[in-house]
Amino acid sequence: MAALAYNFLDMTHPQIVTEQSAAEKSRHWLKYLQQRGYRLTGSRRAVVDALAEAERSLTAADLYEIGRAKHKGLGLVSVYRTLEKLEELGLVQRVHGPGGCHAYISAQDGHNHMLVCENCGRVEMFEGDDLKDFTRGLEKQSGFRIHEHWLQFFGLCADCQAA
Amino acid sequence: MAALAYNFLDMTHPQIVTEQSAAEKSRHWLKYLQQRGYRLTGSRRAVVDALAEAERSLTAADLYEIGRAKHKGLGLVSVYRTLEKLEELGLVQRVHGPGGCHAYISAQDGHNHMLVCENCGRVEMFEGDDLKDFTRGLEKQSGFRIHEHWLQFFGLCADCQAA
DNA sequence: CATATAATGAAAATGATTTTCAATATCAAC
DNA sequence: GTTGATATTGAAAATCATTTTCATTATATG
Repeated sequence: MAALAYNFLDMTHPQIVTEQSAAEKSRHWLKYLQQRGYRLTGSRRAVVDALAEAERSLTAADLYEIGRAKHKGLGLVSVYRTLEKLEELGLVQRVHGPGGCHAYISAQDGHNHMLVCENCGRVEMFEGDDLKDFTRGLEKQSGFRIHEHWLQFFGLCADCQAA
Repeated sequence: MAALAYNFLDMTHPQIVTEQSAAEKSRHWLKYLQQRGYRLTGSRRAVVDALAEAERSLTAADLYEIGRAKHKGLGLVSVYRTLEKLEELGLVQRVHGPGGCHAYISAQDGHNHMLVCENCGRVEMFEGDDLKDFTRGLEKQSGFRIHEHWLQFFGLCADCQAA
């Protein structure tokens, strides 16, 4: 999962945002979990590591499989419980798409839009908040109070086009 | 469900798109189903009518309940089967959101973005395709071939803010 | 109106997720 | 270090949305 920055009105000068390494990410997440009063266990570490290392979005079943290689006794229930906590802390986010809504990916700081490969689950993240004015206009027209928005693009990544 | 039109770069002159009446919509959908070789039955009519009349997005369970008032013997299975066909014909679309991905709403012609009330499920549809250039730029940067995008806003409609 | 077959509802099956529960592991206090 | 309160565990059962199976019924066409 790479991360790019875009300017909504100017696509000519994109900025690549460098990301934490998987090891840094994992360490940070575990520390954060502990700070919140959660205990660090083998099961939790296995799931956190699997997610931090992931280059693509993963389902609970994917994480169960990958996590079991790291911690033999891992149960699927612990995968769900860890995902729940990581999501609550804003460290991972669910990836919704036409092909399903059961995958998770590590969240970038701030608000992110996603470009999702429908074949392999690879996710590119984009930062930006250029929809603010648009959102305000929409609120005025509709009478809604808007809390959140999703801007997502779906397609095939370069690798999956080639394959 | 109302429908508005917007211009991505100019939110000052929105255009309200008038929608079909529920009766027109239902008649049109049933005719379309029949043209495609599907038979018209009481169960099918009940589900189609319920969806055509809906002011908000509905789940299969909602449709089962509403449909049963119209056709006593309606089974939940027929709700799913009818949704499947309507979706295949592009007459209804699934509404995905932070609160779940199990609701359906009648689709407008063409490509639509949605503004969804997280409390009551009310959906406002917006037309527009001003993301074309943006999409092209994104493809160039990422190497992806983009097939589809979602632009969705979530919040509370005027009624639910008041309540 | 006969008839081929699409569509039906009920029940069972499936797949993802959650709950329950007794056993175990973590971490803070000693 | 040992202890002890309790957070966390995995397994099994429960739940929820959805799909499949199947014998029966209804539709539309000839």
